Formats: sequence, structure tokens, C-alpha cells
Amino acid sequence: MPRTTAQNEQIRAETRAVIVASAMRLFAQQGYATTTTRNIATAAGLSVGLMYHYFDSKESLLHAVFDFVMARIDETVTAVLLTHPAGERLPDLLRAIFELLTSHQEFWGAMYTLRTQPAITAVIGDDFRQRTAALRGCFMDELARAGQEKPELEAYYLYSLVEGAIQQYLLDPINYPLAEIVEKMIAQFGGKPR
Amino acid sequence: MPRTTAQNEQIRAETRAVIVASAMRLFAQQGYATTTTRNIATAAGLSVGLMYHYFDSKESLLHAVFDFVMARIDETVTAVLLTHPAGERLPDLLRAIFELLTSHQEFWGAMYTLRTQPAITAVIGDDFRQRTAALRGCFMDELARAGQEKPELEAYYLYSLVEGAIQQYLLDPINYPLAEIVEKMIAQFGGKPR
Amino acid sequence: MPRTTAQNEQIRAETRAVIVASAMRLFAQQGYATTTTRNIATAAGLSVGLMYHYFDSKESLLHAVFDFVMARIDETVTAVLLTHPAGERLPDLLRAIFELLTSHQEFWGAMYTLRTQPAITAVIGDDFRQRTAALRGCFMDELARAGQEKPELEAYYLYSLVEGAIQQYLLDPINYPLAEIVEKMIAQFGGKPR
Amino acid sequence: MPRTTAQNEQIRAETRAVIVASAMRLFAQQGYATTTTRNIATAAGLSVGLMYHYFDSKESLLHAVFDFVMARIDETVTAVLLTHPAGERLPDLLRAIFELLTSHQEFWGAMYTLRTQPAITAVIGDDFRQRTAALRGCFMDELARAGQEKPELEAYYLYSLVEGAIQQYLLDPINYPLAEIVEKMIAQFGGKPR
DNA sequence: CATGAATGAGTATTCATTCAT
DNA sequence: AATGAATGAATACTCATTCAT
Repeated sequence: MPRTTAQNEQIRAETRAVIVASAMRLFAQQGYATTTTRNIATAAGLSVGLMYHYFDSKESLLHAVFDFVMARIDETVTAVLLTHPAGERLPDLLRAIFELLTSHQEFWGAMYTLRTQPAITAVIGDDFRQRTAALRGCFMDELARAGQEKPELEAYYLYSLVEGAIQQYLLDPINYPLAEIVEKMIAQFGGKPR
Repeated sequence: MPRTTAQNEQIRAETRAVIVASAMRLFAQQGYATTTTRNIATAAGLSVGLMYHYFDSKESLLHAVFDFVMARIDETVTAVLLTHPAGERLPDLLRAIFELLTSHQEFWGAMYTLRTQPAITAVIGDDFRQRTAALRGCFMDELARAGQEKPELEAYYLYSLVEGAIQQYLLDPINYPLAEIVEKMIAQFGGKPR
Repeated sequence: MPRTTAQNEQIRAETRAVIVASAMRLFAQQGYATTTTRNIATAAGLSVGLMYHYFDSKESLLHAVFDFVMARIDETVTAVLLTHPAGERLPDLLRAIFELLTSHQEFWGAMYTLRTQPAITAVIGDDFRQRTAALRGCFMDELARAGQEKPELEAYYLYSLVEGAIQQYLLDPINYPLAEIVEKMIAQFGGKPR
Repeated sequence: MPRTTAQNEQIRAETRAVIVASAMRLFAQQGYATTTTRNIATAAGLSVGLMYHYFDSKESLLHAVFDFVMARIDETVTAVLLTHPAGERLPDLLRAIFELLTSHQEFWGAMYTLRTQPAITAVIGDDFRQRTAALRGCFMDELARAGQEKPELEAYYLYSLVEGAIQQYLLDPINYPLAEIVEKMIAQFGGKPR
């Protein structure tokens, strides 16, 4: 009995997911250049040839990983946007972001490893800048509604802080006082203006 | 008649400097893995063989570049420490750091490109963490003297902010409102508490 | 449809054999250091990359060649041991060894080229000394059964003679009177003592 | 006061000797291909450039080493020829050769390391074959005078034995029973025929 | 005579990618 | 869909040799 088209689709989707997950983990752990396609295939439990049936180059894998990570982040952000009314989103938005950071270090680990490589920025950079801008825009909205005078500047400031905290945490997850930093951040930006 | 030892010393020092400068620029522009030893030699205007006469591996070049950048940063920080009394250093310290960032983007560009690569962190990481801690300690001192209640946490917070700002600026030097961010930073942390 | 495991095994075995044969011939003709991996691959009619798919370094090729040659010699010796009763083996053993020498000069050529290189002795030496000792032990047994008073010394003597003859023959195969030397050797050591 | 020509000549000769000695030792220890010209210069205590004033290539050094070793051997042989009447030379000739082997292992070590390398044989081979033939001729004379029926064959036989003994000794100087082997050799070939 | 800086062709090895089966 | 054999360009590094001083 040949498989139905639907079954094939599902198998394909699952296999792709396994490959992307392996690639993401390896990119995060060793960097893009240091990870070989053979590494990824082995980690995903399939042959090199088969992997090339799913992704036709290492670069396309890079895109897939990037999209995957970004989708996870989008989900997290969107979930907060959907459940909170405008103007009350900032605290939980920040909490959600850092919750994702601690629960899925690889996501952000991959992100940072990848995006700071000039060679990779050339490939992914534009997309990335857009998404950065979107999240910062989100911050700005909230800050504006909270009555901040210069919401754009504040958004840049807050966004820098967020990025800096993520980065410092990733460099030294054990000692960095992430929870307190987040709460301080929320206290500074998330509170209703008096 | 052979060259004098002094002459050789000078040639060596100059050539080393040229090589390190080329390596730094290329690492910053294209990343460590993507930069070939031949690239570096060509950019420095000399042969591969000669480069290996001065540095016996690509990794030792990495160390040299790292040390060079760190020395520049140290100089900048030390200059402020020497000219300002304890308790009044933070504003100018921050200004000096960001002044160095805009005037010598490659320094920090190299720093960021390099230190976020797991393969490189393995080589340079410890040294880097120490230096990070030293600068953060410097912040902490100032914040303590300024009467902050939790100077260590504040130092982590400020340091994250600084790192985040540097990173955001490097990602988009044209649009990022660096000057205003720095002044806001100083306003938040550098003023005497009322 | 992928090849079956058996098919792959066969391909692997054949390709390995071709590579080892090329390497042996070249090592014998030009020496280990002078032979490049590219030489070997080209002589074997395949790409450099493929050669590394089978042997992961030049040194592992050296081992493979060494093992191959030793296996041929072992076969030859073993064949005599199996077909002759103890005490009557020496004449045919010597004949078999020298028969192999003339029919497969490359085997011994490779052996001599390789084992006199200090850099190679460091790699292969121990194994080689063991095998040397084994063959000499074989000689000793026979000499003891033939009633020699100092069989160990005699074995050393005979073994030196064998090695010297091989070496001299390889240096000048045309003029060296190998057949007569061998018969003289047999006359001296192979006959029952009176 | 400039040096006289004679002084210069002497300095040159001494320096050449130092270089040749270093090269010989290193060739013997590590083989020709593995020894770098820089190695030799350093071991000889002078700069690469200066070494090239004395020998204009690595190959010419090879020749020099070869000639040097051969000259030592010649001296040894000649000394015996001069002090012993024809017909009574063999015992002491053999003793002298093996005495030189134990007292100056490097001489023969270099010899064997060098002459078994095909690449080197191509350079040195002819000269070497001639000298080999000369020494074997010397053996033949003695054997003829001693009344051997087939002196040429006997000479080949003895010469093979000598070479084999040297080789075995060099491979394992500690265990090889050199003294006994030599005496046995002399007993077999050196005695007056009854 | 003396130095060591400088060159560049050459070497072992890796790895993204293709392809026969 | 699946395998892994096969390719070859590219990479870090070495070393005999030359040359300005």
C-alpha cells in the first residue's frame, strides 16, 4: 500500500522539524561555520543525501533555523498581545521573553551565535532588523500609552537593556541575576505613570 | 653586515602591528571562521609565510587581536580613572566608552563578532569574563559611592544596558540614537542621588 | 533505492585494496615523506577526498600498507609451517621468503624503505620488532631441533644474513647472485648436523 | 687587523665541519625529509643565511654528509689495509668496522637512514654502489688468498652478513649480540684454511 | 662573514555538495 | 524516500631558499 499524499506530507514535515532542531542545537553550541552538514545529518539520525532532499544547502538550513527561532519568539510575543489589553502588556511581555530565554536557551543561543557573524548577517540581516523593529515598536506603543514623553527613545533604551540582559545571561547563566534584573526592568518601565 | 638587534626589533614590532590590524579588521568584517590566513596576509601586504614567522597559528592571531582590543579599552578606562576622583567617574567613563565605540567601530565590532562564537569563547572566554567582571566592578564602586542600595545589582543592570547599547549601535549605526541613549544612561546612573 | 549493505561492503573493500596497493608501490618507489597523498589518490585513480573517506590520515595509510605487507609475509611463512614438520622447515622457509622477494619486490622494497626511517620507526617500530622476533624465533626452533649448540645466537646470525641478502638484492637486483646465496645459506644452516 | 687568508680558510673548514656534523646527527636521528635546514642551522649554532654560504642547498649538505661518513669508513678500512699484510686482514677488518659501528652509531645510522630512501638513492646511489663494490672487492681478495673456491660468491655472502648485522644492531642495539656475531663471522671467514 | 626577514610553492586535511543505485 | 560513495576546491600551515642590510 503506497502512502497517501497526506501521510507523505506529514513525514516530510516531521523530518524537516528534526533536522531544523538538530541544526539549531548545533549552531547554538558550536557556531555556524564550525558545524558541518554531516554533523547535522548525523545528529538528526539520517544520511547526508537525505538531508539534501529536504534542504538544498547549508544556507537554506540557516534560514530555516532562523525562521523557526523567530516563529517561537513571535508566538510568545503574540500570546501576550492577545491576552492583554494595550497599555498593560509590558510587564508580562518582558516576563514572557525572559521565560522563553531560560526555558529554551538554545533558541536565543542560536540567535546570538548567528546574528553576530557578519557573513550570516549578510544573509539574514534585513529580516532580522525588521523583526527587531517590530518588537521595539511594540515596546514603544506601550510606553506611549503609559504616558512617556519620548516613547521612541525609551523603547530604544528598553530594547537595548533587554538585549544586553539576554547576552549577559547567555555568557554566564549561572551567576547573572536574571530574575532581579527583569523585575527591575519592569519596575522601571512597566509601572503606570503616577 | 647584519641588521642590529634594535633594527630587527623595530621591524618585528611594526610588522606585527600591521598584521594584527589587518586581522582585527577582517575578523570584525567577516568573522573569524570566514577569514582565511591568506586573506589576512594579503590585507597586511605580506606573504603567508611571513605571517607565520610572526604568529604561529591562526589562533595565536586571535589572541593577539583580542589582547590588542582589550588594551585599547583598558587605556580608555584607565585614563578616566586617573583623571577623576572616585565617586565622580561614571559619567565620563560611560562617555569615554561610547566615544571609543564611535571612533573605533572595528575594535568593538571585532569584539562582538568574536566573543559570541562558541568555538572562540572556548579559547578566549575566561580571559574575557575576567575583564568584563573588572569593568562591572568599576561600575559597582561608583554606584556604591553614589549611595545606591544594591550596587552589585545596579552594576549588572547598567552593564547590561551598556552592552545592549553597543550591540544595537553596531547592528544599525545610522539609526540608533546613541548620543541620547548615553545621556539618558548617565542621567539615570551618573547623577548624585537626591 | 540505496545500495545494500553488502554492495557497500564490497565497494569499500575493493577501493581500500586499490588505495593500499598504490600507496605501497609509491612508498616503495619514492619513500614515505616524498609521496604525497595526492600522488597516492591519483595513482589509485580516485579523488583525494575519497581517499580520506577510507583512510583518515597519511599515517593510517602507512599502517595499512605495513599490515598488508606483513600479512603477505605471514601467509608465506605460515604456508611452509603447515606443510612441513618441525625440524625440516628451514630450507623451504628460506626458499619461500626469497621467492616472495623476487616475485613481489614492492613488498620488501616498501618494507625497507619504510622501516629504516626514524620518523616511521617511531610509528611502526614496536609492531615490527615483534614480528622480526617471531620469525627469528621460528629459525631458532629449527636450529635447536637440528642440534645446534647455541640456537639463539645462530638464529640471530642467520636472520642477519637473510636481512642483509634481501637488502643487497634490493640495492642491485641485477648483479646480486641471490639464488646462489640462498643455496649457500641453506647448505650452511638447513642441513642436519653430521 | 683583517684575518689572513689562511685563517679564513681554517674558520671556513671548521664551520663546515660543525654543520656537517649537525646534519649527520639529525639525518641519523630523524631522517632526511623530516630534518629542516633550519633545524640543522640551529643545531650548528648559526643562522640559516650563513649556512647557505657554506652549502648552497639541502642536497649539497646531503652529499657532504655522505662523503664525510664514507671518508670515516675509508679511513678505518685503509688503516687496516696499511697495517696488515694481504691475506691476514679479514679478522681485524671486520673488527674495525664493527668497532666503528658501536663507537659512532651516528655514522652508520645516517648511512642507513639515507641510503634506503629511494629519493636519496637517486642522488647518492651510484657513488654508494661503487664504494660497496670496493669493500666487497677487499673481502674477495682476502677470501681468495685464503683459498676459498668461489671468492666472489663468498664475498657477497660475507658482505650481506655484515650489512645485515649492522642493520639489526641499529634496529635494536641493546639486545642484539653484536660481539658474538662478529666473532662467529670471523671464525667462519677469517680463519686460515686448514 | 653574518643575520633573520621575506617569499611562495607545496602539503595534509576538510567539507559542502552531487550522484549512482 | 534513502544511502553513502565520490568529488575537488579551499584551508591552515611548512619549509627550502633568497636577499637587503
